[in-house]
This record gives sequence, C-alpha cells and structure tokens, in this order.
Amino acid sequence: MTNHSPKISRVTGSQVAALAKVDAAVVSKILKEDPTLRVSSETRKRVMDAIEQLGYRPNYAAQRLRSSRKIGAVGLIIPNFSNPAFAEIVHGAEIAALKQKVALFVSSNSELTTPLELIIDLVASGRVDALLIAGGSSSETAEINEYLSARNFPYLFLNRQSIGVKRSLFLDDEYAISLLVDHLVELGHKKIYNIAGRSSMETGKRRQNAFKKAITEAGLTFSPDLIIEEEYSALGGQRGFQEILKRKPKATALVVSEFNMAVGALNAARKAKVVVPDDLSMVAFNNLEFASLLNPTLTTVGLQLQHLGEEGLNLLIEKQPKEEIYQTVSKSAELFLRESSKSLRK
Amino acid sequence: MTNHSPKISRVTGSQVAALAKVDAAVVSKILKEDPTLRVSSETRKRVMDAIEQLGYRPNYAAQRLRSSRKIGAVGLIIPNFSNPAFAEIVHGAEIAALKQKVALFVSSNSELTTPLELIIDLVASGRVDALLIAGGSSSETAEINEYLSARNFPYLFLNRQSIGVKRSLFLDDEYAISLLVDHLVELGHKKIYNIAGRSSMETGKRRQNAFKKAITEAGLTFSPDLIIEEEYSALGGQRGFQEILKRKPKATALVVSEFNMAVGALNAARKAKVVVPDDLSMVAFNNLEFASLLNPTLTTVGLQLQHLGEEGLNLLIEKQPKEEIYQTVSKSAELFLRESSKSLRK
DNA sequence: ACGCTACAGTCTATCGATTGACCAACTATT
DNA sequence: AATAGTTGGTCAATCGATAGACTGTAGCGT
Repeated sequence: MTNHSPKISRVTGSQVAALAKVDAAVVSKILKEDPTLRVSSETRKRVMDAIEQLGYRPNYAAQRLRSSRKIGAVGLIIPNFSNPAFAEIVHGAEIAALKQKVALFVSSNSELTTPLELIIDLVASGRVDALLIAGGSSSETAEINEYLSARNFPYLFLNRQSIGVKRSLFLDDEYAISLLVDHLVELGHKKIYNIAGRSSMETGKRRQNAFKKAITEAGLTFSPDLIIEEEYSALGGQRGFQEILKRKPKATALVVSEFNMAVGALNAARKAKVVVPDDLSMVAFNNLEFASLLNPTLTTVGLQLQHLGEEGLNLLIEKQPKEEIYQTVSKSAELFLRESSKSLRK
Repeated sequence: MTNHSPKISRVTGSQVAALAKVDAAVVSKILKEDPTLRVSSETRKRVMDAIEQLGYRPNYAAQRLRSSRKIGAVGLIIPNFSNPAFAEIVHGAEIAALKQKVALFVSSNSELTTPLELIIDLVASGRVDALLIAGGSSSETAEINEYLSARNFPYLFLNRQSIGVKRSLFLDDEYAISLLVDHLVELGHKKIYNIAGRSSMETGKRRQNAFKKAITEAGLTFSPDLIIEEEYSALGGQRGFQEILKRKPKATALVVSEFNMAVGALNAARKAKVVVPDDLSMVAFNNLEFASLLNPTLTTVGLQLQHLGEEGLNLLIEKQPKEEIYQTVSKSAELFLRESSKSLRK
C-alpha cells in the first residue's frame, strides 16, 4: 500500500453547516429527515442550497461507524463472475440495493481464499451488515451457515439448500419446466422426452420431478422411460440424444434440462440426420445469449435470476435476522420462442 | 431501510487490548507493524493470542474514517456483469485487490443511474479512494474523465480511449491477431482473409491494422482485398463469409475478428457446404467458453482480460495521482487450438 | 549520585456523522 | 403574572482505530 497525499478535498458536513450558518447536526438531520427536528423552511432551504453548491455527500465511513444498527451494506458472494447466471443475480441485487439505498459489495471466491474466509473477513470487519450467498458447494454452504447463524448474522442463501440452512430463496424450476412442456403440448406434441440431469444433483432431481408433474398435468401419461438421465454437459446431451433415438414410441419433442446438454443434443441430431424442428422439436432450460446463435436457434425457458437477486436483497433487509426464510420466487421463469420448436401438424 | 437490533457483537480493539492487558494503541500498532512501536515478544504474543481468540478484525469503517490518506478501497466500474469479458476483468482486479490488501467495490451501470452519477456517489461519499473504469461509451468516458481529473482523483480507464484521457491501460490486440495469423501461417496457409469489424470502431480499426502488420511480417503480401469489413454480430459474420466466397484467390484460411461474427461465419459455411476445417480453416478473436461447444470447435485467441484488471489495479495503486499512464499490457493474449484450424497439406 | 539513553508501552486528539439531551426566545393559557 | 408549551435550533458524547507525543523505569557510564 503506497502512501499518497491525495489532497482530495472532501466536503464535510461542517463545511456545509458553516456555509448555511447552522450547526452540523442540522445538516445531518435534514438529510436524514429526522422527524424530531424543527426547522424553518428558510433554514432548510439555506442548508439544501449549501449542500447542492458544495456537492456534499455524507462520508460513508463515518456514517457506518456511527450508526451501525441499520443495514447499510449488503454483501453478495458468488462463486465467480464468469457464469452468466450469477451475473444476472448480481444485476438484480444491484437494482434492489439502489432502490433500498444500501451499498452492495459483490465478491467472488477467487483462488486465493475460501468462501468462508472471505465471509469471515467481511463480517468481522463490519464491512457488511448482511449477506446474500449464491452458489457454492454444499459443504461450503454448511460451514457458512454454521458461522453466520452462530453469530445471529442476517444472511440468505440464493437457490441453495443444505441441512441446517434456515434461510434460503429459490427459483421456480417447476414452473419453468411446465412452461416448456405446456408449450410443446400446445404445439400438438404427445411424445415428449426429457434429457435430464442426474437425480443426485439438486436441480437434476427437482427438474425431473417437475417434468413428471407437468406431463401429468397436461393430461399425458408419464413413464420413467421418458426421462434420460445424463450429466450436465454437451457430451451428456449427445449421449442422451443417441439414447432417445433408440426409444419407442418415437419422440416428436424433447425437453433438455440444461443448456450445454442442448448444444450437445443439437450436434448429435445433426450427425444423426434428424432435422430440428422438422423431425423433432427441441426446447431447453436456461435462456443464454447463445440460444439465438445456434442453428437452429433454440427455444428456451429462462429463469428470472435477476428477480432472485432483487427479491433476495429485499427479503434480507425486511426480515428480522432470526426469522426463518424458506421461499420460492413464484413463476420466476419466462419462455423464449425460437426456431427449434414447431407445431406437430405441418 | 428497516431498523433492526442486530445484537451482533463486534469485537473491538479495546476488547482485545483488555484481554491482553495492554493499551488499544498497542493492538493497532502490532497489526499495522508500526516500526516505531517497541514491544517485548511476550506482550506481542499475548496480543496476538487475544486477537486470535476473539477473532478480531479492525473495523473497516473506523479504519477508513481515521486514515484516509492511503488507498484502501478501489472502485471498479463496468457497464454490466453479463458480458464475460468484464467478468474476467473483475476477476483479475479482485485478485490484485486481495494481494494489495485493498477493498474492491465492483459496480455496474444499472438502468437506474448513469455511470457519472454512480461515480460521483462513490467518490463524494469517500467510499473509494481510486477508480478503475472499464467500458462505457466515449461521451461517458469524456464526462467521467473531466469530473475525476478536475478533482485530482486517482483513476484509470481500462481499454478505453477518448480525448483528454491521460490514464488508460490497453490490451495487446496486435499481439493477439499476430498469434492467429502466425498459427495459420505455420499450418501452411498463404491465402488468409480477415472478417473484421468496422474501422469506425476503435477495436475494429486496431485489429485491421494488426492483421495487416501480421500478414506482412509473416512474409505474405497484404492487400486491402483481404479484409472484409462488417458489423460485430452473427449476421455480420454471415454476410462476411458470403463475401469471402466470391473473392479470388480462394481463401484457405480465415481470421474472424470477433466471436459472434465467427459463429455467423460457421453457419454460413455450413449452408454453403464449405467444410471447416477441411476446406477452410477458421480462427477467431475472443476465447469464450462457447468456442468449445460449437461444431467444429473453434480455434480462438483470448485476450488476457484478467491481466488487464490485475495490472490496472496495481498501476492505480502504485502511480501518483497526477502521473500520466498510457500503457499496453504486452503480449496479453493466448492461443487456444481447436478443431477449426488445420494444416493445409493433408 | 547524576544525567542520559533505551526500552516498553500509555495517553489523547482526531477522522465525520449522528443522536439524544438541552436551551433560549416567544406565544398561549389560566 | 406565572407557567406551560412551541418553535428553532445548539451541544456534547459517541462509534473504533490510529498517529504522534509523552511517561516511567531500568541500566549504563562517569
């Protein structure tokens, strides 16, 4: 850390007060809209003018140091910035933070620290008053949960479940899958298969169940044969697609539960001379930017991750620290129609 | 902002001092490794043990309030989190910040504020002592530059140029393009074309010049015909590719100066029954995760955006606020070999 | 025995905003 | 006329860490 002499003239409350010929306390109270303060409208105007003229903003550090009983800064921990999913969550949280007038501290788990260390640092140094935690392995989640709840520190996990976690906000995977299935059904499809993630994974299991439910509720008959379980990757999608080709009755439509799998499935289809969407409609989970660059462009359902971030931050600020939070952002998904899905009847 | 009563027991320096039976100043000075402090090793140990036992970390706000002559917090402004390029910059900056032991505040320009407003807020409230600014339009850049340099506030633009900007750090586009061209030349290619961005764009122009230079330095003959100027998009790539097919001599290899354009070009190639890489090798700018999901997987060059963030933060901290900075992170690119490029001789 | 230095810390003001207690001057009430 | 109440503010303590000035004791040389 180098020692500069920045000579940056920060405007302080006392300077404003001097200019407006009042006490510094008045400046503070006017800005905080303190109801116990009685000021004449002329004084108020003088103060406001002085604030404007000097471009005064209360010093953040001083403010935090003095009044630490309110939530003024929220931390958001994500595994990395590269994943567009987290980017959306961050965006939502940022918007909510601006509206709530709290500072948002976004940190990713770099290679240099573990998430828990990062959190201990943020919490123990008083840098944040509350935490949103997105992603991370379940062992990490457990550790973090233990540390924070022992301290009665306000936190909320986003789309994360783990034993002992009492505060978590989820997305509506079930609704998302139902949007995909209903879309295919409306197009006249009846033989709808699903390339799904492993049921050992949280979202894998959740989306499998959702598929089953959606099929049943659409009036079709569910059978375990309709689901091919594969790993979340392009390769998994490829293998899944090859398996689909072997199954009877012949599929007319396919729900793929993850985006990379869908890319793999599209490639496999091309190799197998199956034309999407003419021979087979394909729809997939996660509306990444790339969906519209594929050939054919891919009909997807996008989870409203932005809502997750937004709602999460709001909940965190509104709820008491001890209160349990176990909610789902309902209907937090949206369908994006593209070329890969098509009516069964030509 | 809700009024909680968090009851979160923060450990203070005085608590540590009391436990270790010393003055609070000693605790501070030991942690800061103050050379003027004289302590016996026993006392030092008692203090360290107390710190450990209580899990003490100096309060961030108090620290900032008291000693604001050092750079302790750096802001990083990006247009959005969704763009993977910015994600990498953020990642690099985070790593550097951890090493330098400064706090990093990442903010994107949400729809609710303009970048300048955001910056004024961060600067005037003393939330940050220095700023890294990535992306943004050039009119914004100019405004921001004016505000910050008027205040003599330490800042650094990342990969941004604009009149009046005296502190900026760039990536080595020229080196990146040369990696692509040299790779093709090594594979035996001599008829190498370039689908490039508009020369009205900063990177467009820069990469066009770099292509010309690389071709010449490889011992080939440059001609303006080798460059097709198009917009940065899949559609632009498509059109560019169709144009390539018309040109003589027939291309054996193609450098595409932007990723989405490459995706468009690949699709156009498929439609035109041109097999990549058997009939034509293709290499592209920007190593996105998707390069390995395309069919064929795409050889790319990736700018080391992470380095940009890392170096940028380091420079910002090391240089005096008034010093001009106008540098390029040299050789900040890396080649990723994949299926789309292949030796000319079979 | 005296001054001097080295040692090992202690004391105190300060950063800027906030907050509850306090106060002077005036008006209204009984 | 004395008291209560209102208006329009002021005052002082505080949050926690830090930096520089300062103090008390022991040991040393002369």
